[in-house]
Amino acid sequence: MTVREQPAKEHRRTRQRAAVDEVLDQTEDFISAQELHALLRTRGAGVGLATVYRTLQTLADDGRVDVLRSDAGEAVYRRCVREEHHHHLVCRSCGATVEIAGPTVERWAKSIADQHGYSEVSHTLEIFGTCPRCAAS
Amino acid sequence: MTVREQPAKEHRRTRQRAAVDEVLDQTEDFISAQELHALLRTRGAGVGLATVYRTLQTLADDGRVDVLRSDAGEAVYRRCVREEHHHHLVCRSCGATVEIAGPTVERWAKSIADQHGYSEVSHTLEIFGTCPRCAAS
DNA sequence: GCCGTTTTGACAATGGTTGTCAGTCTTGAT
DNA sequence: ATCAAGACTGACAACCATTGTCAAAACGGC
Repeated sequence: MTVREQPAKEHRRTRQRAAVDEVLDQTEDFISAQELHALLRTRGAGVGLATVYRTLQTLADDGRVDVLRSDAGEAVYRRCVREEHHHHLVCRSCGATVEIAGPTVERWAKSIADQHGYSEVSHTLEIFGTCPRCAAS
Repeated sequence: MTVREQPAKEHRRTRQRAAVDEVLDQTEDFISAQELHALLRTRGAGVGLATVYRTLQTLADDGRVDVLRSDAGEAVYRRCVREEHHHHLVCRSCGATVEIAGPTVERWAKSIADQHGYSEVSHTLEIFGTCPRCAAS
């Protein structure tokens, strides 16, 4: 999770964006642009791949979705539930995600940066593990 | 930074690996495989691109270099100074890096994971900011 | 020096992501 | 409702980092 600022700009409402939005609403975990595209295709709501990418990018720029990189370096997206800055606890196996608010870490990161004279600080933090369900099987 | 464990296996010493090693020794900041390859080429020590990738991957597997993803999703590598798990404070502008050891965060991450029943926990954490030098200019 | 293995390198192939550009749709104004 | 301006879309090409392939070369132990 990278801290972001920026207000949000206006965008036109289109069938494609609505479709992407809907999928995001119905999806608990992180999803890649490719997966989202494939999903839309199976649902019959055909949306161009390029459009999916553009839409997700726009949403990310506006801070309406979280973006993070999978271990494979693929970008994955997810509707941002909390408005404030937060982090994720992600299951390595099934992808189940828990959003985490970490005042502790925020402060820690800030103080570390201050110590070294770094300004305009942001940070990324993700925790990976095996969730209870996957651990059981 | 992802937590890693694993012992290290033996590998053969070759001219190419020595060359990659040398560059890593002389490089303070993170460098991508492509950059490293180009650098070797200009130095005359030609090493195949595929070899550079394989070498870096091996080093990473053995825990001898740190790997992280740039915002662009490109993998960047750096000789690992500390042996234990640590994080980085990276200058957004010039790439200058400070290695950070964070017992605080380690504990915090562990406890959060425990709370949600997640096991085999690892985590990634990078702090980005503008370093004093870049902020001055 | 010899031999089984590992490693290399040139190149093809993969795959996610972005660029292009003509055609389409949304919006605010009339 | 109608219209013009320009934002948005889609099909496809282009990019580019990374990985796969496989014959040739290098390494290390004997």
